[in-house]
Amino acid sequence: MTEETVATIPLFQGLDAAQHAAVAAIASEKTAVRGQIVFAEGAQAEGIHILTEGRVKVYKLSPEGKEQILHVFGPGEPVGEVAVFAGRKYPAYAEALEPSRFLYIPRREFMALLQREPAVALNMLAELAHRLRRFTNMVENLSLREVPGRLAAYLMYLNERQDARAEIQLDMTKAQLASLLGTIPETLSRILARMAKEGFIELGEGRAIKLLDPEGLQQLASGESKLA
Amino acid sequence: MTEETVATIPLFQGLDAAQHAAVAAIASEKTAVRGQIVFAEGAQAEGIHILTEGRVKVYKLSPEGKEQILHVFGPGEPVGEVAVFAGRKYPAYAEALEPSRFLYIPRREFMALLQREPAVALNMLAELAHRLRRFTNMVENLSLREVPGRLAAYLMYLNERQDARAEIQLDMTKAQLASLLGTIPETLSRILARMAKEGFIELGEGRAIKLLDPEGLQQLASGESKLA
DNA sequence: CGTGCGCTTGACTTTTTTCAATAAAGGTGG
DNA sequence: CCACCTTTATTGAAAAAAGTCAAGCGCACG
Repeated sequence: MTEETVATIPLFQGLDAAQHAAVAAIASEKTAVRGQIVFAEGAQAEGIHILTEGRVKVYKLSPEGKEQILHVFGPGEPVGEVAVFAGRKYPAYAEALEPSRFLYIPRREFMALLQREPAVALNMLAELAHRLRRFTNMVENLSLREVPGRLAAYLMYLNERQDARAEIQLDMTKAQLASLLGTIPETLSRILARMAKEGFIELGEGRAIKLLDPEGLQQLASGESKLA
Repeated sequence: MTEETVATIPLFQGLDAAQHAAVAAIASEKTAVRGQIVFAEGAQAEGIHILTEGRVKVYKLSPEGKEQILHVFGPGEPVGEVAVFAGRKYPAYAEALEPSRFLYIPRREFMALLQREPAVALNMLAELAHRLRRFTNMVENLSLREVPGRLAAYLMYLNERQDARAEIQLDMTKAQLASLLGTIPETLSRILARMAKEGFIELGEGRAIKLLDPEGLQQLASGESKLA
């Protein structure tokens, strides 16, 4: 694996070129086609995957087949490290949503790296802390907000990362969004329709959504008001 | 703070006596009475708390006042470290359920310690990974299981940690258990009654619950069967 | 000795899911 | 380039799950 690729990964920030090269030396490359399972829940974790290209969804499945997406990962993010640090088994499924590339580092080598390079360990701690924060929000959403509130919060979240324009593009299918929000496509569809009727949003072509009333959405998200 | 106390904390396993003494030197002691807020959501995190005695609940609050308990911490566990590693603000409330004692280490010193002692960093990574796993389960429970399934899973969990006897003691009020399971006391009460009527459990005095049919509960938890 | 908390139960409402039908969109192979 | 077939999305009607509101009991603690 090339040293330049390693240098672009947030986890390895704070290392110099020689250290990047050392990482490159223990890493191999892995690819996945669209739809491919990168790892399955319960499987033994032999190493860590760092996504360099593409997108990967990590999700749980219920016995009845309902899916809950835990997170959609993008380039630069490590996937499935939890299993490396605790328990050894993957806690969920990971599937490539697009053709993807990974940097793969065997468990042993990665642990040694962490021990040798405090900067990497600290970066990893920051990453896990971030993820914990996200899960905290997810639990809050699932338990304390109804679906309209969750959706409003998600739209506001998209609004702040895609820049200030009021037109948003969903980066996944509505079924996937439903799964991320802990509901089903039918319910999501109905609530989008209600939001549109109430003037909060306008549904555009395909995955476009125009936010007509960000303040109103914010109130929905924070529970200050409810959808009629 | 005494060195012996430090030595008992899982986070500091793998250090020798001198290193334990060094930790003790930068740590101070903090106490909280029952009901005291240890930190509030949104407050700035200046250091890390490690619980040495007592119990602390960490929870989110909805605008309407509904509470979702994220976790109940016991002795030896670090609390609120997420805020030290990312974001700087506490993501939730922490309240002492009993008179409690903490080891408190200021942010700066703790970060330096992590950098200097890879063993501590690795222990912390393991701790965060564990916590991530728990949250994964929590999200799964909230999204993919109904309340009877969540309750059954929780009872089975208690069954395996309190030893093999079939009589379980809840270590919290039923209202708190409801909050932990993402529901309300009324619903919990009804479902316990249904489980008793169906012969899965027997409700004893106070917080005692006898598990009459662990296999049946296991099936409820895994979605293989449903409560009548 | 009373006040309050913890817990339970009933009746009712709201939210979400389930099931079913349909329509539009998109990719693939002929 | 088009026909076909799968995926994606929407909508209605009915059912199920959980929450709200209200009332009541018993026990502990001040």
